Amino acid sequence: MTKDMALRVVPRPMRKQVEEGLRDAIMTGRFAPGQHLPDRLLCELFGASRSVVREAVRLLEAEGLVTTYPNRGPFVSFLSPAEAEQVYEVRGVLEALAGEGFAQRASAGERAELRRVLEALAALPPRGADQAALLALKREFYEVLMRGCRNPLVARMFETIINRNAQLRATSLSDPGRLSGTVAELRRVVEAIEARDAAGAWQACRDHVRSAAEVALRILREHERAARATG
Amino acid sequence: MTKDMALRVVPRPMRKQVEEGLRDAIMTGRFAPGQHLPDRLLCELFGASRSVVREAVRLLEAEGLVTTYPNRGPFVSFLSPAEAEQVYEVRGVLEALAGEGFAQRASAGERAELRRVLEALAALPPRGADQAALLALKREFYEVLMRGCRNPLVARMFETIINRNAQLRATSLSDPGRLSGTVAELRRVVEAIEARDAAGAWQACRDHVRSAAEVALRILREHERAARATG
DNA sequence: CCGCACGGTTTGTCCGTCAATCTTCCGGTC
DNA sequence: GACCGGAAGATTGACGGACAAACCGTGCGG
Repeated sequence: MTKDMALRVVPRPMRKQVEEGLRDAIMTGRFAPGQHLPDRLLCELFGASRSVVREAVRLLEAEGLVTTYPNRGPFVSFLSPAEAEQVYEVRGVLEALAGEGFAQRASAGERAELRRVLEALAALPPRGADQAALLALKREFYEVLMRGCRNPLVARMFETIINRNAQLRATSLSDPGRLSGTVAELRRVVEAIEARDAAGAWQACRDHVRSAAEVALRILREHERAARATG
Repeated sequence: MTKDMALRVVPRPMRKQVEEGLRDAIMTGRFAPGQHLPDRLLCELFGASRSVVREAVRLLEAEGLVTTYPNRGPFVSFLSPAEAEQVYEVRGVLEALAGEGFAQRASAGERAELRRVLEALAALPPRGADQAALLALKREFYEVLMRGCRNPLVARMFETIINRNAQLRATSLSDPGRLSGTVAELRRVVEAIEARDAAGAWQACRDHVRSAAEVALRILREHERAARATG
């Protein structure tokens, strides 16, 4: 039992803190895409030494959030519409795989939990819902789904994939009227799962990602056009 | 013009060399799963400083080839049968996605190239074929497939996934008589692609991975049982 | 207006240091 | 002889300085 205590007392090495801080800063947009991330800046920002910062950057690079150009250093990755489309394609199959696995392998308790989160989502006010609450619930939904599919590798890859388009997700969620569509799509997922219909769950998940992608890409392309017109 | 020379003479930073060397050493089995990788060892082995080695290890950690335990350092990841199964599940959907995309988007030249590699595979002697040649051809097949599917993200994720089970692949390829099955499965992939049948290519890819997984997992479980009985 | 040299900045790499922690082994105790 | 505990050695995690090479912006000169 002291072991548990100790694990909590020294929960995370400095490196992890920098990793998480940097990841968070990029995903929330505090560091804009294309922005240069010199060592010095990160050292001061996190109060860490260069070695630690560089190791953290290397990890984020492997996750795709950061791109390093030789002799120029690390930059926040820029997500072009084409790349965003690729992200959604991959996310679609990963999510479908998770849905399929969940339908086959999740426990009755986990199925009930998924239903509970879905109903919480459905209970949100149709428009102008609290963005933070909505995001938290969607996160929870996926958390349950990924836990119940009994495939930690899928869960891990899904997490890194979703980090890459966290910014896009925010914009697609902000689309008024999107919530009801989301809930309807996820309801189909949950119903297929409760019917233990693996193929149905697969299809429902893929359809959900497809329509999320459509909304996000439409908005992204509009922004792109606006930016080009202004610039 | 000297610039071009210089760019080729010093193409890659030391860090990349260590990354690749370490990745290669793990994938070819020169570093066995479960083996401890102390900094000092890697420093001597690659003639690099600790900072460089640690950055490289961090990247391999993100790829899943290395696992770091707190205060114990990096170890070569061990792939349990359950984890191997997960790897194959993910590989299946990634490969299927690539096959689907290839059928839809590859150029005529790329389709011809895929056919060419397939016929080279089919021309190998049915048994006792040169392992190295076989592996090279399979690599080339996937290289063409991933290039032609027009989704670099899938290509990248597929590469890291396949690195994780490189050892297993060697064992599954060594199975006598497996080659003819492999060729037959890949032929179905190529034929679906040439017919521009995206759904068929998807299914053919997934089937191929499924049977590769069956062979590999059967062998892996036998090894596992033998190891337990001996140990 | 173009090109070129210059200086500041940043990267890529190496090295030494140091506390905290883990492993091992040794010796004492029951 | 088995077991417990602590000292010794090794390793990690983290810090900071150092330095050559590469890059960038600036300003000078043609």
